[in-house]
Amino acid sequence: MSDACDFRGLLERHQVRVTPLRLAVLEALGSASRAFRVREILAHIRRRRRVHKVTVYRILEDFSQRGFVRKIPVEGKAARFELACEHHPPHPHFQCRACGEVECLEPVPLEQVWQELRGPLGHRADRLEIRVAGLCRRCRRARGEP
Amino acid sequence: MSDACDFRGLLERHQVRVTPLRLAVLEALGSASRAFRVREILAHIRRRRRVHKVTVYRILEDFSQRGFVRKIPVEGKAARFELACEHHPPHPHFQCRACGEVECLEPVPLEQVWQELRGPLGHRADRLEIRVAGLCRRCRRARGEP
DNA sequence: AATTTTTTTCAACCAAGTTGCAAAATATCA
DNA sequence: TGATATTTTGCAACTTGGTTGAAAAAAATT
Repeated sequence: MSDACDFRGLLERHQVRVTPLRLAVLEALGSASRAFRVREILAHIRRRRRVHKVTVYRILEDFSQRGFVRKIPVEGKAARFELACEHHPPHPHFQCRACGEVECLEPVPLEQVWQELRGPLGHRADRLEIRVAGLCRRCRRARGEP
Repeated sequence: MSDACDFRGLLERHQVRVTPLRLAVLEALGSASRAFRVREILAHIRRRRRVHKVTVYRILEDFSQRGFVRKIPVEGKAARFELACEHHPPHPHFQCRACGEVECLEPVPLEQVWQELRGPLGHRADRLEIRVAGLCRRCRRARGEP
Protein backbone atom coordinates (compact mmCIF):
# COMPACT_ATOMS: atom_id res chain seq x y z
CA MET A 1 0.00 0.00 0.00
CA SER A 2 3.00 2.26 0.09
CA ASP A 3 5.55 2.40 -2.65
CA ALA A 4 3.04 2.95 -5.43
CA CYS A 5 2.52 6.54 -4.30
CA ASP A 6 4.77 9.43 -5.15
CA PHE A 7 4.15 11.65 -2.17
CA ARG A 8 6.11 14.62 -3.39
CA GLY A 9 4.10 14.56 -6.60
CA LEU A 10 0.88 14.10 -4.67
CA LEU A 11 1.49 17.27 -2.70
CA GLU A 12 2.51 19.24 -5.77
CA ARG A 13 -0.53 18.13 -7.69
CA HIS A 14 -2.66 19.44 -4.87
CA GLN A 15 -0.75 22.70 -4.69
CA VAL A 16 0.47 22.03 -1.21
CA ARG A 17 3.99 23.08 -0.42
CA VAL A 18 6.29 20.13 0.07
CA THR A 19 7.81 20.06 3.54
CA PRO A 20 9.65 17.31 5.40
CA LEU A 21 6.82 16.97 7.88
CA ARG A 22 4.07 16.68 5.34
CA LEU A 23 6.08 14.05 3.53
CA ALA A 24 6.64 12.26 6.82
CA VAL A 25 2.92 12.18 7.55
CA LEU A 26 2.18 10.72 4.14
CA GLU A 27 4.95 8.21 4.52
CA ALA A 28 3.57 7.11 7.87
CA LEU A 29 0.11 6.69 6.37
CA GLY A 30 1.55 4.69 3.51
CA SER A 31 3.50 2.35 5.72
CA ALA A 32 0.79 -0.30 6.04
CA SER A 33 -2.58 -1.28 4.70
CA ARG A 34 -4.45 -0.04 7.70
CA ALA A 35 -5.79 3.13 9.20
CA PHE A 36 -3.67 4.91 11.80
CA ARG A 37 -4.29 6.81 15.00
CA VAL A 38 -2.63 10.18 15.31
CA ARG A 39 -0.45 8.86 18.09
CA GLU A 40 0.79 6.10 15.80
CA ILE A 41 1.63 8.59 13.10
CA LEU A 42 3.50 10.66 15.66
CA ALA A 43 5.46 7.66 16.85
CA HIS A 44 6.33 6.74 13.29
CA ILE A 45 7.61 10.20 12.46
CA ARG A 46 9.50 10.55 15.73
CA ARG A 47 11.69 7.65 14.87
CA ARG A 48 13.49 10.13 12.61
CA ARG A 49 12.64 13.70 13.58
CA ARG A 50 10.81 15.68 16.21
CA VAL A 51 7.27 16.90 15.71
CA HIS A 52 4.62 18.53 17.73
CA LYS A 53 1.27 16.79 17.82
CA VAL A 54 -0.55 19.98 16.87
CA THR A 55 1.36 20.08 13.62
CA VAL A 56 0.29 16.59 12.72
CA TYR A 57 -3.31 17.29 13.65
CA ARG A 58 -3.27 20.32 11.43
CA ILE A 59 -1.61 18.58 8.52
CA LEU A 60 -4.12 15.74 8.70
CA GLU A 61 -7.01 18.14 8.92
CA ASP A 62 -5.73 20.01 5.89
CA PHE A 63 -5.13 16.85 3.87
CA SER A 64 -8.57 15.46 4.58
CA GLN A 65 -10.16 18.74 3.57
CA ARG A 66 -8.29 18.52 0.30
CA GLY A 67 -9.43 14.96 -0.08
CA PHE A 68 -6.27 12.94 -0.30
CA VAL A 69 -6.51 11.66 3.23
CA ARG A 70 -9.58 10.00 4.70
CA LYS A 71 -10.63 10.25 8.32
CA ILE A 72 -12.41 7.13 9.46
CA PRO A 73 -14.68 7.02 12.47
CA VAL A 74 -14.27 3.86 14.48
CA GLU A 75 -14.99 2.32 17.83
CA GLY A 76 -12.98 4.11 20.47
CA LYS A 77 -12.27 7.76 20.74
CA ALA A 78 -9.24 8.14 18.53
CA ALA A 79 -10.10 8.63 14.86
CA ARG A 80 -8.09 6.83 12.17
CA PHE A 81 -6.52 8.18 9.04
CA GLU A 82 -5.56 6.64 5.74
CA LEU A 83 -4.36 7.70 2.32
CA ALA A 84 -7.08 8.46 -0.19
CA CYS A 85 -5.05 8.98 -3.36
CA GLU A 86 -5.69 7.23 -6.68
CA HIS A 87 -4.21 3.98 -5.49
CA HIS A 88 -6.47 3.83 -2.46
CA PRO A 89 -10.08 4.14 -3.52
CA PRO A 90 -12.76 3.93 -0.84
CA HIS A 91 -13.08 0.49 0.70
CA PRO A 92 -14.60 -1.19 3.75
CA HIS A 93 -12.66 -1.58 6.98
CA PHE A 94 -12.43 -4.31 9.53
CA GLN A 95 -11.98 -3.38 13.14
CA CYS A 96 -11.07 -5.84 15.84
CA ARG A 97 -13.07 -5.49 18.99
CA ALA A 98 -10.17 -6.69 21.09
CA CYS A 99 -7.09 -4.86 19.84
CA GLY A 100 -8.87 -2.05 18.01
CA GLU A 101 -6.72 -2.31 14.87
CA VAL A 102 -8.41 -1.13 11.70
CA GLU A 103 -7.54 -3.09 8.59
CA CYS A 104 -8.38 -2.11 5.03
CA LEU A 105 -10.50 -4.54 3.06
CA GLU A 106 -10.87 -4.95 -0.67
CA PRO A 107 -13.43 -2.66 -2.26
CA VAL A 108 -16.85 -4.23 -2.77
CA PRO A 109 -19.36 -3.29 -5.44
CA LEU A 110 -21.99 -1.18 -3.77
CA GLU A 111 -23.98 0.32 -6.57
CA GLN A 112 -27.11 -1.38 -5.35
CA VAL A 113 -26.68 -0.28 -1.80
CA TRP A 114 -25.93 3.23 -2.94
CA GLN A 115 -29.10 3.33 -5.02
CA GLU A 116 -31.26 2.23 -2.15
CA LEU A 117 -29.71 4.62 0.29
CA ARG A 118 -29.35 7.58 -1.95
CA GLY A 119 -32.84 7.59 -3.34
CA PRO A 120 -35.39 8.03 -0.60
CA LEU A 121 -33.11 10.00 1.64
CA GLY A 122 -33.95 13.65 1.19
CA HIS A 123 -30.42 14.50 2.17
CA ARG A 124 -27.43 14.93 -0.08
CA ALA A 125 -25.24 11.91 0.50
CA ASP A 126 -21.70 11.92 -0.78
CA ARG A 127 -19.90 9.19 1.05
CA LEU A 128 -20.57 5.62 2.04
CA GLU A 129 -18.63 3.86 4.73
CA ILE A 130 -18.65 0.23 5.65
CA ARG A 131 -17.20 -1.07 8.85
CA VAL A 132 -17.03 -4.70 9.77
CA ALA A 133 -16.43 -5.42 13.44
CA GLY A 134 -15.31 -8.64 15.03
CA LEU A 135 -12.33 -10.47 16.38
CA CYS A 136 -9.22 -10.48 14.24
CA ARG A 137 -7.22 -13.58 13.51
CA ARG A 138 -4.43 -12.73 15.89
CA CYS A 139 -6.68 -11.93 18.81
CA ARG A 140 -8.73 -15.03 18.16
CA ARG A 141 -5.61 -17.16 18.25
CA ALA A 142 -4.37 -15.36 21.33
CA ARG A 143 -7.53 -16.55 23.05
CA GLY A 144 -6.81 -20.10 22.13
CA GLU A 145 -9.64 -20.35 19.62
CA PRO A 146 -8.94 -22.05 16.28
CA MET B 1 -39.40 4.51 17.20
CA SER B 2 -40.49 4.77 20.79
CA ASP B 3 -43.81 3.56 22.04
CA ALA B 4 -43.49 0.10 20.54
CA CYS B 5 -41.01 -0.87 23.23
CA ASP B 6 -41.90 -1.96 26.72
CA PHE B 7 -38.80 -0.88 28.56
CA ARG B 8 -39.67 -2.41 31.88
CA GLY B 9 -40.20 -5.73 30.14
CA LEU B 10 -37.01 -5.31 28.16
CA LEU B 11 -34.98 -4.97 31.32
CA GLU B 12 -36.70 -7.87 33.02
CA ARG B 13 -36.18 -10.11 30.04
CA HIS B 14 -32.49 -9.35 30.24
CA GLN B 15 -32.39 -9.93 33.98
CA VAL B 16 -31.44 -6.37 34.69
CA ARG B 17 -32.97 -4.81 37.73
CA VAL B 18 -35.49 -2.14 36.86
CA THR B 19 -34.52 1.26 38.24
CA PRO B 20 -35.80 4.73 37.44
CA LEU B 21 -32.51 5.70 35.86
CA ARG B 22 -32.24 2.71 33.62
CA LEU B 23 -35.78 3.31 32.46
CA ALA B 24 -34.95 6.95 31.88
CA VAL B 25 -31.97 6.06 29.72
CA LEU B 26 -34.07 3.73 27.59
CA GLU B 27 -36.80 6.31 27.34
CA ALA B 28 -34.30 8.91 26.15
CA LEU B 29 -32.96 6.52 23.52
CA GLY B 30 -36.47 5.74 22.38
CA SER B 31 -37.48 9.37 22.03
CA ALA B 32 -36.48 9.73 18.37
CA SER B 33 -35.33 7.76 15.38
CA ARG B 34 -31.75 8.82 15.70
CA ALA B 35 -28.64 8.00 17.65
CA PHE B 36 -27.84 10.08 20.70
CA ARG B 37 -24.74 11.50 22.33
CA VAL B 38 -24.33 10.87 26.03
CA ARG B 39 -24.75 14.53 26.72
CA GLU B 40 -28.08 14.51 24.92
CA ILE B 41 -29.24 11.57 26.97
CA LEU B 42 -28.16 13.40 30.10
CA ALA B 43 -30.05 16.51 29.08
CA HIS B 44 -33.14 14.47 28.34
CA ILE B 45 -33.10 12.74 31.70
CA ARG B 46 -32.33 15.92 33.60
CA ARG B 47 -35.58 17.46 32.49
CA ARG B 48 -37.15 15.27 35.17
CA ARG B 49 -34.52 14.05 37.63
CA ARG B 50 -30.88 14.50 38.48
CA VAL B 51 -28.21 12.10 37.26
CA HIS B 52 -24.50 11.87 37.26
CA LYS B 53 -22.85 11.37 33.90
CA VAL B 54 -20.83 8.43 35.19
CA THR B 55 -24.01 6.58 35.94
CA VAL B 56 -25.27 7.04 32.42
CA TYR B 57 -21.95 6.00 30.94
CA ARG B 58 -22.06 2.86 33.05
CA ILE B 59 -25.63 2.05 32.20
CA LEU B 60 -24.95 2.47 28.49
CA GLU B 61 -21.85 0.36 28.69
CA ASP B 62 -23.75 -2.36 30.48
CA PHE B 63 -26.67 -2.25 28.04
CA SER B 64 -24.42 -2.46 25.00
CA GLN B 65 -22.60 -5.42 26.49
CA ARG B 66 -25.93 -7.14 26.93
CA GLY B 67 -26.81 -6.28 23.39
CA PHE B 68 -29.95 -4.21 23.64
CA VAL B 69 -28.20 -0.94 23.03
CA ARG B 70 -25.87 -0.26 20.10
CA LYS B 71 -22.91 2.06 20.23
CA ILE B 72 -22.27 3.69 16.89
CA PRO B 73 -18.94 5.20 15.93
CA VAL B 74 -19.34 8.40 13.98
CA GLU B 75 -17.49 11.45 12.82
CA GLY B 76 -16.66 13.61 15.80
CA LYS B 77 -15.50 12.54 19.18
CA ALA B 78 -18.71 11.68 20.97
CA ALA B 79 -20.06 8.21 20.27
CA ARG B 80 -23.77 7.71 19.64
CA PHE B 81 -26.16 5.24 21.16
CA GLU B 82 -29.42 3.75 20.02
CA LEU B 83 -31.84 1.05 21.04
CA ALA B 84 -31.16 -2.39 19.65
CA CYS B 85 -34.21 -4.30 20.80
CA GLU B 86 -36.46 -6.39 18.53
CA HIS B 87 -38.12 -3.34 17.04
CA HIS B 88 -34.80 -1.81 16.03
CA PRO B 89 -32.82 -4.27 13.97
CA PRO B 90 -29.44 -3.14 12.60
CA HIS B 91 -29.70 -0.49 9.93
CA PRO B 92 -27.54 2.08 8.16
CA HIS B 93 -27.13 5.59 9.48
CA PHE B 94 -26.90 8.95 7.86
CA GLN B 95 -24.68 11.56 9.40
CA CYS B 96 -24.72 15.19 8.40
CA ARG B 97 -21.32 16.72 7.97
CA ALA B 98 -22.59 20.12 9.05
CA CYS B 99 -24.72 19.53 12.13
CA GLY B 100 -23.42 16.10 13.03
CA GLU B 101 -26.86 14.59 13.63
CA VAL B 102 -27.10 10.85 13.09
CA GLU B 103 -30.33 9.65 11.58
CA CYS B 104 -31.46 6.04 11.32
CA LEU B 105 -32.17 4.71 7.84
CA GLU B 106 -34.30 1.79 6.74
CA PRO B 107 -32.51 -1.55 6.80
CA VAL B 108 -31.09 -2.64 3.45
CA PRO B 109 -30.53 -6.21 2.31
CA LEU B 110 -26.85 -6.91 2.65
CA GLU B 111 -26.50 -10.63 2.28
CA GLN B 112 -24.28 -10.21 -0.76
CA VAL B 113 -22.04 -7.70 0.89
CA TRP B 114 -21.80 -9.88 3.96
CA GLN B 115 -20.80 -12.85 1.89
CA GLU B 116 -18.06 -10.97 0.15
CA LEU B 117 -16.70 -9.47 3.31
CA ARG B 118 -17.09 -12.45 5.54
CA GLY B 119 -15.46 -14.97 3.30
CA PRO B 120 -11.89 -14.03 2.53
CA LEU B 121 -11.36 -12.26 5.76
CA GLY B 122 -9.55 -14.60 8.10
CA HIS B 123 -11.10 -12.78 10.99
CA ARG B 124 -14.33 -13.52 12.78
CA ALA B 125 -16.72 -10.80 11.75
CA ASP B 126 -19.94 -10.37 13.66
CA ARG B 127 -21.21 -6.95 12.83
CA LEU B 128 -21.60 -4.82 9.76
CA GLU B 129 -22.08 -1.11 9.90
CA ILE B 130 -23.01 1.28 7.17
CA ARG B 131 -22.67 4.99 7.50
CA VAL B 132 -23.72 7.45 4.85
CA ALA B 133 -22.25 10.91 5.19
CA GLY B 134 -23.40 14.09 3.55
CA LEU B 135 -25.42 17.21 4.08
CA CYS B 136 -28.86 16.79 5.60
CA ARG B 137 -31.95 18.43 4.21
CA ARG B 138 -32.13 21.06 6.90
CA CYS B 139 -28.51 22.10 6.64
CA ARG B 140 -28.74 22.17 2.88
CA ARG B 141 -31.75 24.48 3.07
CA ALA B 142 -30.03 26.60 5.68
CA ARG B 143 -27.31 27.23 3.14
CA GLY B 144 -29.84 28.42 0.64
CA GLU B 145 -29.45 25.40 -1.64
CA PRO B 146 -32.62 23.81 -3.05
C1' DA C 1 18.64 42.50 2.84
C1' DA C 2 14.04 43.70 4.31
C1' DT C 3 9.43 42.34 4.31
C1' DT C 4 5.68 39.31 3.84
C1' DT C 5 3.68 34.78 4.00
C1' DT C 6 3.59 30.12 5.39
C1' DT C 7 4.71 26.49 8.48
C1' DT C 8 5.79 24.69 12.94
C1' DT C 9 5.85 25.03 17.89
C1' DC C 10 4.44 26.06 22.60
C1' DA C 11 1.37 26.49 26.38
C1' DA C 12 -2.93 26.37 27.84
C1' DC C 13 -7.30 24.66 27.35
C1' DC C 14 -11.78 21.75 26.48
C1' DA C 15 -14.72 17.79 26.11
C1' DA C 16 -15.37 12.83 26.29
C1' DG C 17 -14.75 9.12 28.83
C1' DT C 18 -12.70 6.38 32.94
C1' DT C 19 -11.38 4.86 37.77
C1' DG C 20 -11.74 4.02 42.59
C1' DC C 21 -14.20 4.65 46.40
C1' DA C 22 -17.97 6.27 49.39
C1' DA C 23 -22.99 6.92 50.02
C1' DA C 24 -27.59 5.47 49.08
C1' DA C 25 -30.81 2.25 47.83
C1' DT C 26 -32.42 -2.35 47.51
C1' DA C 27 -32.58 -7.25 48.33
C1' DT C 28 -31.79 -11.32 51.51
C1' DC C 29 -32.38 -13.83 55.43
C1' DA C 30 -32.20 -14.86 60.54
C1' DT D 1 -38.76 -6.93 61.81
C1' DG D 2 -34.03 -5.60 61.94
C1' DA D 3 -29.13 -6.83 60.56
C1' DT D 4 -26.31 -7.85 56.78
C1' DA D 5 -24.98 -8.31 52.12
C1' DT D 6 -25.40 -6.74 47.39
C1' DT D 7 -26.35 -3.55 43.93
C1' DT D 8 -26.76 0.96 42.19
C1' DT D 9 -25.69 5.79 42.06
C1' DG D 10 -22.83 9.78 43.01
C1' DC D 11 -18.58 12.23 43.64
C1' DA D 12 -13.87 13.75 42.80
C1' DA D 13 -10.02 13.27 40.39
C1' DC D 14 -7.83 11.85 36.31
C1' DT D 15 -6.61 10.37 31.38
C1' DT D 16 -6.78 10.85 26.58
C1' DG D 17 -7.83 12.94 22.21
C1' DG D 18 -8.19 16.98 20.21
C1' DT D 19 -8.39 22.36 19.77
C1' DT D 20 -7.09 27.45 20.13
C1' DG D 21 -4.33 31.52 19.78
C1' DA D 22 -0.31 33.54 19.45
C1' DA D 23 4.79 33.41 19.06
C1' DA D 24 8.98 31.54 16.80
C1' DA D 25 11.08 29.63 12.79
C1' DA D 26 11.44 28.84 8.01
C1' DA D 27 10.64 29.93 3.35
C1' DA D 28 9.18 32.84 -0.44
C1' DT D 29 8.86 37.60 -2.47
C1' DT D 30 10.34 42.25 -3.22
